[in-house]
Amino acid sequence: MLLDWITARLPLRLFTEEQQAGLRNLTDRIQRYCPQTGEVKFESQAWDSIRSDSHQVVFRVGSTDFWLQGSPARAIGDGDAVFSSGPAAALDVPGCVDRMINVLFAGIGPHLKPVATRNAWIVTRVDVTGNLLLGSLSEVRDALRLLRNVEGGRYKVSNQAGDTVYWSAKSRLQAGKAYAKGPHLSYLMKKKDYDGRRYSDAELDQASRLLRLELRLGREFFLRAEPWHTLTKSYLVSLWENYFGRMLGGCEVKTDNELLENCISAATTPGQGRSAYALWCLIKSEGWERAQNMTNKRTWYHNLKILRASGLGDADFSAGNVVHLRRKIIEVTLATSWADIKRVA
DNA sequence: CCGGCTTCACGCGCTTTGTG
DNA sequence: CACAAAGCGCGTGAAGCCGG
Repeated sequence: MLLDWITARLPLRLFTEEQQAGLRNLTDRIQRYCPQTGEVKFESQAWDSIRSDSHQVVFRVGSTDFWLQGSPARAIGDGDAVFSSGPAAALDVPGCVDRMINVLFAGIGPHLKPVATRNAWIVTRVDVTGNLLLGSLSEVRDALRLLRNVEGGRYKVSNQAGDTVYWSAKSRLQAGKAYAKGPHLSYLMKKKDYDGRRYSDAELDQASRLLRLELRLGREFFLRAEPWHTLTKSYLVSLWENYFGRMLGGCEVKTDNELLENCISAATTPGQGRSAYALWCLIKSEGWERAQNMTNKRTWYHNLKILRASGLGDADFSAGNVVHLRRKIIEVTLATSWADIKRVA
């Protein structure tokens, strides 16, 4: 598990006058790029954001606070955002904040670094992320397909970089997200302006078996919780497990002994009905994606049509997956490093 | 010959990529 | 930036293949 994102702010009054002026200077320079150069500058509520030289930590100067945010993983070690290392991998929030502050002010000017202690910063968002290692990309996709149908999932599916499932995306308290890490990495690396760590082909291949589960703790969470710098690793882990445990639980196996007969009567001939039922068994044992991959395309659709005509709906297909995936998920421990993957492989 | 499976060609809706 | 072209997964009908 690792910390994937942190947002923190520090009241501007904790900077010296000179530092405040310097920071505002930075935003002024950026404002020139704005076509509407009216007289309203940083007085307005709109914040200017500037990317630090490193592109690892981003900051902005608001009217009352200085904000910083970014992925601690990318500011630590070799920038590995899959597993990370150091404080990000240790779920050490204060350590990550320290690190991000150092990286940021090294980039924009050490003289701008506030003298205020680290704990004076106010953390408003932390992403806790786990990597679940499954058998293959197909299984990862199946897991996503399943999670999408989980009870209470007010989900929205995005197709931008492989499938992503969101829960309560707009919540200020906590929200969840699941996606396949492999396609996401390839997508990132293909982008022209990608300047992060380069992942090897072997790593990309291994990452394709990872199901990424992200828990975002938002502003509201930190208002209610203990002071952010006292959050322990075990507490963060338990939050994550509670949140996603609920998702991974609540699935129910459904068996239908009459299905075979339904298939036979739904098909034009008994033989087709039987083979449609055989396909259902295959889906149950191998999962949707694998079953599809190992079946001829036309046969697949043909038998699927019979299965649907026999009363099976999409939810049932997902339920068919459940048996398989739940077993897998329990079997498989969290992967915490590249070495973990190799060991299992 | 029959029944089931496979091959082929294509339409649709959507996203990505290329180009002026 | 707009628009076209290409790619991709889903899904279908029709015709051919092949073992019993």
